[in-house]
Parts: sequence; C-alpha cells; structure tokens
Amino acid sequence: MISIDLEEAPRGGDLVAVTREKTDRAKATRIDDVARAAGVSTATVSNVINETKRVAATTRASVLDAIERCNYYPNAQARSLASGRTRIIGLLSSDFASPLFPELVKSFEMNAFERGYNTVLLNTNYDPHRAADHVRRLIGLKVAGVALMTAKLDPGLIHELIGRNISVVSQNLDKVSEHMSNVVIDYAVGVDEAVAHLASLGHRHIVHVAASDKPDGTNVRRDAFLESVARHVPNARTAVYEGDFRFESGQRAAIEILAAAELPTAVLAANDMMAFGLMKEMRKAGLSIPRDISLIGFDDTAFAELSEPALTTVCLSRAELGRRTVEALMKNIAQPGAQGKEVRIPTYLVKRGSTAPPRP
Amino acid sequence: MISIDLEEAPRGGDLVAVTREKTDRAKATRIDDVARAAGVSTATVSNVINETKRVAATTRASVLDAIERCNYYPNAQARSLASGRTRIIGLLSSDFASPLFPELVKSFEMNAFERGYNTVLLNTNYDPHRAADHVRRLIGLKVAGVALMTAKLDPGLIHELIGRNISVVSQNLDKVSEHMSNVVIDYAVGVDEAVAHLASLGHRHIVHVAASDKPDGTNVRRDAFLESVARHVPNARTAVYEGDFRFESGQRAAIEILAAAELPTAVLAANDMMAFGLMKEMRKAGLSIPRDISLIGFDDTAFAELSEPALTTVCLSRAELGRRTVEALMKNIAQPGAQGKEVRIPTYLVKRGSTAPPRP
DNA sequence: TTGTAAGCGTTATCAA
DNA sequence: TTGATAACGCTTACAA
Repeated sequence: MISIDLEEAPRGGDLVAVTREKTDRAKATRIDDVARAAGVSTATVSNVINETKRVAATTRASVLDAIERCNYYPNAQARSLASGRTRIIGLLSSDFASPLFPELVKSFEMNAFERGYNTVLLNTNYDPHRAADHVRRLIGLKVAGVALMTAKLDPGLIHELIGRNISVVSQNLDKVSEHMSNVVIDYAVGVDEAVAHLASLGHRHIVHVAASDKPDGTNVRRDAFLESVARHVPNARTAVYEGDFRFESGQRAAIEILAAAELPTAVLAANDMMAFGLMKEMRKAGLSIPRDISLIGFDDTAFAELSEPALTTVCLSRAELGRRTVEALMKNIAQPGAQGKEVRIPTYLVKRGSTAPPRP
Repeated sequence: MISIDLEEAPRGGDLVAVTREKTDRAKATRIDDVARAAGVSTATVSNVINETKRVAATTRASVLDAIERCNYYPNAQARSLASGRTRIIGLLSSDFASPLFPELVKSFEMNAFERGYNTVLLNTNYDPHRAADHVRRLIGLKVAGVALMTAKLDPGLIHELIGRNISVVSQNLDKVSEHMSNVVIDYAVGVDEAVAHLASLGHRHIVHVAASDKPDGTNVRRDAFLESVARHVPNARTAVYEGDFRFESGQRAAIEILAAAELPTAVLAANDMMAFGLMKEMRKAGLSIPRDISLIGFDDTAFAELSEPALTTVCLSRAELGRRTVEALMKNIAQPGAQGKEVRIPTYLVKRGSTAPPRP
C-alpha cells in the first residue's frame, strides 16, 4: 500500500562473494563425506548421531571430530524419509493474536525445542477451509503430533490425523481416545477463588458478565459462577448478563447493569476485555472502582496490571499450558497406541486493585 | 507444579477402534498406489500434482480422481529429498510475546500459507546459544528461507544460512547482499507526523523519552525526533530522557520530567509501555492528560485505544510487515543468486485522546 | 503425451 | 563393533 522496494543497495567485494559461492554452495556435506573423513561407514556415523547402537569410544570420537570438521548438518528430510518419523509438531490455532496465545506459543515452541522438536504454526483464522488445508499439510509434513488449540474442528479431520498415527492434543474437548489427549482448562477453580474472595470481602450481590465459547450453549464459567455463588454466599442476589468477549459488549453490559433496579456490589466478567469495557462505562457513569463497585476480569492480559485501578483477574499460566501440552504430545508420540490422557490446567485468582469491600 | 494427569478416561468400542487401526494404519497411500489406481505412471501423477509438464486433460482428470479416491497426501519429506527444495520457511524471533509479534506472526504465517509454505517458529529468548541451535535446525530442515526478526544475530550464523542457499530476510540490518534482503521499519516518518501534529496544536516545548534498541548507541527514533522538532517547531524547547521500553522506566521519566524547572507541554515516548508509565505517574501527580500535558506513544499496542484517555500513538501495520517480509523471502527464493532488496515499512500517527493544544 | 528408472541422503537390516 | 546395501516415496532426466 505504501513505500516500494528501494533500488538494490551498493555492494563491494563481488569477487570475494563469487569465490565464496563456489566454495560454500558446492553441495552440502553428506553423511558419506563424514564417513569418509572419519574412515568409517555411513552406518557408523548414523549410529553415532542417533545413539542407536554401541560404538567404540575411539570410533565415536573420530566420527564426532569428522562431523565437526565437515561442518555437517544431517538432512532432516532424508532422515525422516528413512526412519518414518519427523521431529516436527504442529500448533493449530484460530487466532494467534488473541490474548492467551503469544505466551502459549512461546512456551510451546521452547518446550518443543528442548525435546528436539520443531514447531510449525498454523493459523486458521476461524476458517474451516483453511483448517482443513492445514490438516492436509500437516499430514503431508508427516508431523509427529499436533496441538489443536482451536475452538472446534471437524471431527473427520481429527480422525484423519489419528488414523495416520499422528498424536493429537486438543483443548477443552470432551473425550480422550487412543493417540489423543485433551488439555482442559479448569475454569471452575479460578472462578471459585474469585467468588470466595468477593464473599470474604462481604459482597452479597454479585453479577456475572458471561460469554460463551462453546456453540452448544454450555458455559463453563457461568455455571461455575452460579455454583460458587450458591456455595459461598448465603442469600446471594445475582444475575447473569450476556457479552461476547469484546470490549464493547462489556460497555453494553455496564449500561444494562446500571439500569437495573439495584446496583450490584461486584461484577465478575468472563474476560479482561469486557472488564475493561465495564470499567470505562462505569467510570463514565461517575462510579469509582472499587469504591462503588468491585470488578474482576479473566485472562490476566498484559494490561490488567497497568489499568487504573489494576484489575483483579482470574488467570492461568500460559507457560504451564504450553509445557503440559507439549508433554502430553510427547507422551503420545512415545507410546503410540496408548490411550490419551486428560490434562487439567488450573486457573487462579490474581488480586489487584479493582476489588474492595462493598460500601456499607 | 499443580494438578496431575487424571486417570485414563473410560472408553467404549474397543473392538471398533482396533478394527479402524488395522484399516487406517495400513501404510499410507503412496504415489504408486495413485498411479496404479489411475492406470498411469508415477511420473504422470507427479506431473499432475506439480504442474511440471503438460498432461492430457483426460489423464489429468483421472489422476485427480484417483488422488481423491485414494485419499492421497504426498509425502513432503520424500518430495523435498527428491527435488532439493522444501516449502518451509522459518521465523526467528527473540520473544514472541513482545507486543509487535503476535500479529506479525499471524500475518507471516497466513501469507506463507497462501503461497504454499509452512512456517516454523523459533524463539531464541535472547539466548545466543539457542539462536545458534535454531539456525542449525533450520539448516537441517533445509528450509527455503528464514526471517530473522531478532535484535542481533551472529553474522557467522547468517553466513552459514546464505552459504547453504537459504534466503534470509533480516530486520533493520544495515546492508543487503546476495540472497539476503532487509526489512527496515521507517520510524522517521511516523515520528515526523507526531511532531508535526504537536506543532500544529501549538506545542513549543516537547520532550522525548527515548529507549535505544541498538547496542551501538544509535537511536533512530531519538534522532528523528530531534530532527523533526528542529524542522517543525521554531524556537523549540526540548529535552531527551532515557528509558528502557518498560513501564517503570516511563514512570521514572515522568518523575524526572516533573522535577524539571518548567513542565513541557507534550511528551513523545519511544513506546506505548513507557507512555502508560508516564500516564500513570502524571495522573498521580495531579496532572490531567491531555489538558495539562499531551502524550504520544509508539507501537499502538492493544491497550492504546482502551486506556483513559485513549493514547495517541505512532504505529506500523503488523499485517503489512508480515506480508512484505514473506514477499521479500519469496522473491529471494524465486531468484537465487539475485541481490536482496531493502523493504521499508512506514510508520504513521494514530490520533486519539491523549493530545490536545497546550494550556494557554 | 506418457513411461522408465536413476537418484535424493538418510536409516536399518543383515552379515561380517 | 563395524560395514554393505536395501529401502523410504518422491522428482526428473531421458526414452519411447
């Protein structure tokens, strides 16, 4: 849309470059080069690299030396063609830019890396066609496993993966099965902490701004909220407002809440964005948080600790989510044919400045 | 640290599952299966898939049909082993969780996908060892190209890539060379718009809270700031404070600014985080933004439009950055041996509520 | 327009 | 403990 490629930048030393080209590009070194350099067979080199067989210490040393000298990097394509496995795992998501993902992706990649795996990233952008294409690519790539961090995926596609012996870890799916584990985020514990916190501050009139992730109408957070309120707050007054996770829906919910006969003393929003919307609208209405009303969010997005007041919020450790997802994948890969597991990631409350006792 | 794998979930239909296993896992279909099914040779199937040769329409149709019927997914490893190229590109970053990245990663992946490439992600976490390992892996994977979105990387490693005929696109590097392009973010235009905006509002005393990305002491934003002020504001008063991109350093800068003999009427921070720090501290000191002082940030992070007041900020389009990075990579891949290009990504001002005319 | 067959760089099975 | 050598599944000259 703007700006164009500049003209080619000036460059010195053409001759040198050309020479280098002739040297470096002269075919990458292969396992036979190393074998020759070490005076052994390719089988031995392979065994040294993969530690697949006992190799005499001296042979081993000279092979390693030869690898070093030749500046040898094994060809991953050839390796996996021959061995039938790859060291690649996929991470499929609907939207990498959504708040939870950046850190999750980072943690996922780092954990995979440490186990010798590379991560390929796939963003479906909520498009089922794209998702199907992505799955196809993953199969073509012969990935060892895939983490499906997307809202919902055609079960047929999942089968396609499982059937090809690719490990799958899904998020918040209901069932595990052979070769397929499930990471479930345990919203209930965090919600319970939040409600208990409000109850202990003395709140008796707490409302929830819900937003449902599942299309089937079930809503884990809302249900947990209602259940927790019933448990922690005797004679509670409560209500549930509907939002859609977006800032604006938080604002709309605030307007509804303000229009109600009696103002609640605390609000639990299903995510931070809506909480920020609530915050803005309530401030506009002249209310002070937390003096007039307490507010709790969900997700612990980057801004939660910077907002005015800093937002009390329920969150989960993205690092843990990433790590345990990779672990689950690895477990499935290591034990093909075994039954998948269910991994629960707890959520917890982070207390900040947006909650206080209700006005007397 | 918390929670443990639950016991295996119950499962029904073992028999069915076992049957499926026998069927599905019975060796993936290969190109010969398709060839046989279509009654042609493997070469023809390959030519249909890759569009590498003219194939008679009828033959083509029957091959496509056979591919469909066999549910055939070409083996990427075998393909690239045979062809010498892969459809994988790498994206190397120091920290995927930093503000610019999520959307950049998303855009990068989507653009790569549309061109038939898969993206492998590598997070160095600012660790040179890890970076070196990553480069090694990329070479082993025989990726077609790599985008180096990391602060600095050992030039030796870059050479290692180039020498192996892997296209490289770096960010904010100084030079381009054969097989290596450079994406530079043009901070100057955005800074200039920001300063011009302040000047047109009537500001004459504008300070900058700088933070340097480059270790060599050069600071593009600061230099652009000083230059723009000199150009747009006659008899300007100005000053530069040092920060480190973090919220707290914005707070510290605010304290310094407030301690100065005369308060400036506007502040340009080198990123949003510091701007938020400034905002918090100035509010604490009883100042109102933008009535008492105008504030401009840099990056347009997610919260810029949600803060109170919404932050005027300089930003760049992450979508464009991702797209043009992939384009540069593709160009290099398509024309091996050609000289790299320099791609400039402009920045621009987003006017929001944190800027206003100075008090009279 | 189609087919044959020789690689591509490993791993893994035997045999030595 | 090591070495030959046949896969692995595809692409691509070269032939037909």
